[in-house]
Amino acid sequence: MPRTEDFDREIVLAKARDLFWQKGYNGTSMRNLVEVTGLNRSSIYNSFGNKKAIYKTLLIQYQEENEKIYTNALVRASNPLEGIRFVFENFIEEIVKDSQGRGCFSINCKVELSREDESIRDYLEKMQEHRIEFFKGLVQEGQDAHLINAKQSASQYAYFLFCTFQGMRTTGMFLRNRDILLQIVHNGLGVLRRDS
Amino acid sequence: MPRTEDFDREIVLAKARDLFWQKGYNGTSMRNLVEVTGLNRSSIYNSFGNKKAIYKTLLIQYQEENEKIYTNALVRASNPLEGIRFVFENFIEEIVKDSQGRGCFSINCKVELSREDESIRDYLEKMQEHRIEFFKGLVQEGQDAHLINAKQSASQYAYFLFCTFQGMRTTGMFLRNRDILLQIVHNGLGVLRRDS
DNA sequence: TCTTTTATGAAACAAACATTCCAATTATAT
DNA sequence: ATATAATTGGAATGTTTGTTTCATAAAAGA
Repeated sequence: MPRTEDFDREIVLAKARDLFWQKGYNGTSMRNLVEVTGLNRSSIYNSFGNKKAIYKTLLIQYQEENEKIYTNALVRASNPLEGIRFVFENFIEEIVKDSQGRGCFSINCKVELSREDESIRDYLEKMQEHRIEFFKGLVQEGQDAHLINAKQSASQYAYFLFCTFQGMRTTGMFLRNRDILLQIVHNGLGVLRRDS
Repeated sequence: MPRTEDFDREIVLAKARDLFWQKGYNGTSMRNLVEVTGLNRSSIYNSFGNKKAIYKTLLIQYQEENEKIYTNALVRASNPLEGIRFVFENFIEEIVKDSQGRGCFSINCKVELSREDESIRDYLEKMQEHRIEFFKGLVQEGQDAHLINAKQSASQYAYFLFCTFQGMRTTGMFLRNRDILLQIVHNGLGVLRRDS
């Protein structure tokens, strides 16, 4: 019975995401959103809620897509250590492709909003812990298989890997040379290598 | 002859910096600035310029203070490798002290404004290169003294160190456990250690 | 003390902001 | 074809935005 939405949700959300990504949350106005999506104000509010709600939708969507990048990298890998390397190499490609230096959507969100918006901080804090757990699992597997040394706990190595990841994403806003980034990863992963 | 300013510049700037640090550039209004400094709007404009000008003043001031943290760490060090460690340990203390998770003022600036403000991007890009050069110099000295291995160029190690630094600052917004951070640094610096 | 020069206070500015309202429209299911 | 229920367009909401204006106050040198 009802009238249906007159636009492609996916396309609209992608345009909104690119806009927020470029200008940040506070730098983006509803007017900008109207212009870039081609939707009317009412349609936006009706279909996606207010500005914060749209942004949160996009943040969650971004995290879920990133989750896939993480897990897809593992499918191709023949062991946990290689899996970790593939994950990092995937993100290097993200950085190299990002010719405008927009960085990581969720790090941008963390930096801009986590201090002032408790719900966003809680969400991102959980995601950070989740990512660290992800690395921890891989390191643990690698240690069990004697591919990764056991000088430090899997947990501690996971912190180190996550830190390297966020560092590359942030540094990568101004530094998008693939070879340099690959060497950084090589150095980071060298820490895990088994004793020879 | 003229009437003099009725306030302490340093105190006013410190208050403005804390405000921008907490709320970000776009999250801060002139009204907020008036409230927190206790100055009148006209006094702010008259003495410090417009919003962007104030922010840029604070950014430059922040960078200069950070520069001192870098160089002061070296004074106490007996060799370049120890110098690098001291620099990182100093920043760990900054992170641990930062109980509200405000992060690094200049990384916050980079993430929020570098895409939209060309002059800020240029400035921060130069600063990033400057910091990398700083590390490069230390690594080179360390390699010359055979305290740091020569598996990779000083320049490449400098990128790695800078990346670790930015990673710790970003990760540290949610992770302020000194021991974990010290281990991260230990792992990072382990990459440089001479071959045994 | 008087003049000069600057800082200050309060009000005013237009523009931009996020959000809401309601009438008009339109797609679907009966 | 018609009734239903949601989407849409456009105007209007009242705040808040950054910045300017100008008259007043006050400090310092003569």
